[in-house]
Amino acid sequence: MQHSTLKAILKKNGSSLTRTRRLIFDLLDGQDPQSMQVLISRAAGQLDRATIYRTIELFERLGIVHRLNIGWKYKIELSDVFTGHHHHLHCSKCGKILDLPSNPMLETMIDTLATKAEFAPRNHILEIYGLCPACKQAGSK
Amino acid sequence: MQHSTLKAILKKNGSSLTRTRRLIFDLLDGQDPQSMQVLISRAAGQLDRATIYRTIELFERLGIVHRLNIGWKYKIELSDVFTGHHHHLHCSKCGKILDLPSNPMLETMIDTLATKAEFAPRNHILEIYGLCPACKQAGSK
DNA sequence: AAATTATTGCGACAGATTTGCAAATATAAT
DNA sequence: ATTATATTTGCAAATCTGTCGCAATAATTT
Repeated sequence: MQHSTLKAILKKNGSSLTRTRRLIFDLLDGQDPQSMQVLISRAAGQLDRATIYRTIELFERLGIVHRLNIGWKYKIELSDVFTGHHHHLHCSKCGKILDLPSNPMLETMIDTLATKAEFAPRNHILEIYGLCPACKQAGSK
Repeated sequence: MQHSTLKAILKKNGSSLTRTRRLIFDLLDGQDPQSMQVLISRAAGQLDRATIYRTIELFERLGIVHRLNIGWKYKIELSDVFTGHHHHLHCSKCGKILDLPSNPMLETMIDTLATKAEFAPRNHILEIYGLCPACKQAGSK
């Protein structure tokens, strides 16, 4: 959907938008965060494992995607540039991951706190764990 | 330093404070978050790899430590019980990880936002990326 | 002290990620 | 468009991480 932005980021860093890269981008675009295994199997027959790892590494380095940690695994999602800044709500029961849109006041407070600690904040990740609406309901019977 | 607390937690769960467990606890106590590789090499000759994995898994299950995700790796740190609730400031330049003590107002705001989204928050992780005081200085010459 | 239970070490192993290198593809230069 | 140059990809092999079964040790209970 946003191939022009993608292409621009790549070009700015001396890389180009190849068939491979477009394909991997498309596997991520509009989807929930994806595990490597899923990416690898979705691209089976078209792309090699190593290529996928290398591409994700490149994408991460250029800020196109970032790794979302889940327990001691991780999944890949497009970065804020493509999705808008947001946080995640992880349901401890059903495992679903919901988006929590960013809130200006919260962002400000986080930056303020970091700045007070003499730190120069650039970005941050906030992951909240608990029960999603559905599981919360189910639990309170 | 807090071996009695450690022992109490273990005992409550039907486990005991063995030499092995004390050693691993001491490798974590008062240190920055540690990677498994570091723990393994620090304990080289004294403990087997598998034992360290098993012990960390036990510690995590009992809430003695937790995994701190960093990119697609993770590090281990003692849990809030031993360190107090806090967040992390990751320096993108030197890689150092600093603690940011928890702030009641921030915690409240996070919980409120999650609750407004119909979610039942239980706990959360906030990781802030940017430049640490030293690197910030160095950069602004 | 003997019996029972929990813990640890030692391979061996499965899966995940990385690497070197040659082939293929893309980009730049003529 | 064709050649030269640099980048990207696939393939196979190597490495790294984390896990497992099982026998040996250590701890706890009787």
